[in-house]
Amino acid sequence: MRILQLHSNYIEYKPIQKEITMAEEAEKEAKRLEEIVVLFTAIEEGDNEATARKAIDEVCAFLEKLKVNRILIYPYAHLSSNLAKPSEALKIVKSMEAHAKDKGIETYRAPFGWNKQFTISIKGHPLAEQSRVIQPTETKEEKTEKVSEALKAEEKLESFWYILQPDGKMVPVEEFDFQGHENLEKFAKYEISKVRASQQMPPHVPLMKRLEIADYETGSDPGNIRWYPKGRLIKSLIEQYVTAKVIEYGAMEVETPVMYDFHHPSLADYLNRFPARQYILKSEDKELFLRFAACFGQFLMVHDTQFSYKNMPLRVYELTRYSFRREKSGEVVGLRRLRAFTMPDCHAFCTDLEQAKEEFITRFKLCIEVLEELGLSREDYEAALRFTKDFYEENKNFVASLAKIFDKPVLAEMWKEPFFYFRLKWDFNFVDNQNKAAALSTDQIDVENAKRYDITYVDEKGERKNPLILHCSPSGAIERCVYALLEKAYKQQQKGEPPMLPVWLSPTQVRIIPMSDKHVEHCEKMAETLEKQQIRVDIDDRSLTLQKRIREAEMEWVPYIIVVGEKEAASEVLPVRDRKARGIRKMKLEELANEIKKQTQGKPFKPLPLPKHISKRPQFYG
RNA sequence: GCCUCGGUAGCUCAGCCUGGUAGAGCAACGGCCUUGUAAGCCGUAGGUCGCGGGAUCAAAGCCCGCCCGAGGCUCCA
Repeated sequence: MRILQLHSNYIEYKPIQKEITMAEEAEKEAKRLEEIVVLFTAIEEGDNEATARKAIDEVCAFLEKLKVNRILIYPYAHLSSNLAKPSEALKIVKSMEAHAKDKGIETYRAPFGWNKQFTISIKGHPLAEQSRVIQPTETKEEKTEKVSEALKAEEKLESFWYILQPDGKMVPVEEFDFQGHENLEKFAKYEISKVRASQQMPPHVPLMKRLEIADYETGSDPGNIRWYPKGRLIKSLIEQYVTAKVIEYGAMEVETPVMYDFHHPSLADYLNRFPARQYILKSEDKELFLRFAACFGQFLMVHDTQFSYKNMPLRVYELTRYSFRREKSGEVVGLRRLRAFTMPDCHAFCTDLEQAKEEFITRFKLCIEVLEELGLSREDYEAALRFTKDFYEENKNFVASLAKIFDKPVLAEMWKEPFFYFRLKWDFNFVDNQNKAAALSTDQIDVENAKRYDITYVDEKGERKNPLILHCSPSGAIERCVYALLEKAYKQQQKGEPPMLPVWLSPTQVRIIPMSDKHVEHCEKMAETLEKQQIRVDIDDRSLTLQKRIREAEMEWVPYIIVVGEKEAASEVLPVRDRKARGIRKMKLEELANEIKKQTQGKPFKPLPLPKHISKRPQFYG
């Protein structure tokens, strides 16, 4: 946008005739305005709402200096050879006018699209005549500037697709017989041909709301989620569980900052190798970005760490709450893809490829175990192996051994060129009810970053060397685990099975329903017995009908429900409504406790995050 | 980011085409009922119709812009 700004004693103008068909309606009458700043304005290609505001803001600052509060916006095409389309230009001129009026400036506007006659008298002082050029919003420029090199590379990336069988055979994907491997077929199609069959909303979204697990937070940015008490409990338990597993495997847990200097030399370089869009933050003169993984913090830490081959593999772990990736708005969805998420991130620094491979296998098995105990078995997800052609040629047996451990055919993606900082990567992918795939666990062999971050270890001969770095998320994003569990439950429901979460993740494990007020006290005693054994129990003491309370417990996916009346008060044997077994089983309270303990063994425990008596609970949703 | 559809009570949605005093069910609250394994009955309260602008005597409804969500496209280390 170009503006010729003139502080005038007066201007007189008169519309003569329309110049273009879409000119505004106007009276062919002369108009005179006095003591005014006239803005001869040309709207250029690329100008927008924001440009209009910026222009007025600049003018406004100037008006304050001149102690004038009256302007005339006068469309004047002759200032530019790069004009915007008239329709666009008129819109922008109008929004300038609106914005100026908002700011309390007495604003006039000459009609757009007319041939006009004018006479003007300009004041003589030094600031009376000025010319302005307002660039279309800088955000747009930044965007184009800061798309990382890796994102650009990815656009050119060419992949070759195979199915790697457990026996080590690589079959081009189009020749593979997918019978009995329908999920893998869906996954392969998703990855390769980008088929999108779905018409519906992802089932986990209504579920996460109805079960009071999580919800959108419109007060934040898309993909930043709010977690209700039940959801927070589930998420927290998974976080604790994964962390415990990684520590058991031998990693050292650390904590690092969530934001980093955009212009730090190592980081800037890494950003360019990592295809993610960042949240950028300005603070005084510094430009910061929010981390999208724990890599930076851990690398910067290990850079300053003294270690030798004797300490290796050196394993460092952090649960990032949060990692941020500014995914494109159209792809942020439910808990599947977020802009802020919690990701366990574990790096292993290895001396050489042999050690790296061994470590890789250990972690591969660890990841299968983690998902399994989380409630996702190998039938629930598919594996992909991705590597460069060179790496595969040199390490065929090793690559095949991974498929053998997985014991199911695996999708293989091969690149001729090393586009990324890794040479080998695998990921486990959950295929959901829309036939969309989402990566959970992943691990990769990084051959570049040790050098970039100047990370060295001392070898047997006392020489400094760069290690190989393995990057692993043993479960993938925790939110995504919840998504996978909900989608899996929905699948079960479609098959006619009762949908539910694993018992150790169920917010309420046992619900006790008193027949009437008389039985509440007895229920409380029962609840105490169970609580002492670290079982989450609540009591539905509301004065609703029994049937209604059972219905609600079932809709909450409570695994065990006990109704307590006269008979139960008198007997040790209780009728326990077992969700999974879909029926009432007679057992003693102790037997039930033992059964639950068995199912939750080795898993973290947290107490009920809500009032024990349901009559005291608020309703977060619905 | 682009295209399409949507946003009305805490929730799920009707009303919008064809402008004229804002509706239902569920939930909440009050009361009755004190229950035998998936929805008991009566009543009360609850709404800037996503936000902003425009045309109109008059807008939830028509027009424009924006925000949010979903589906598709694209993309996913």
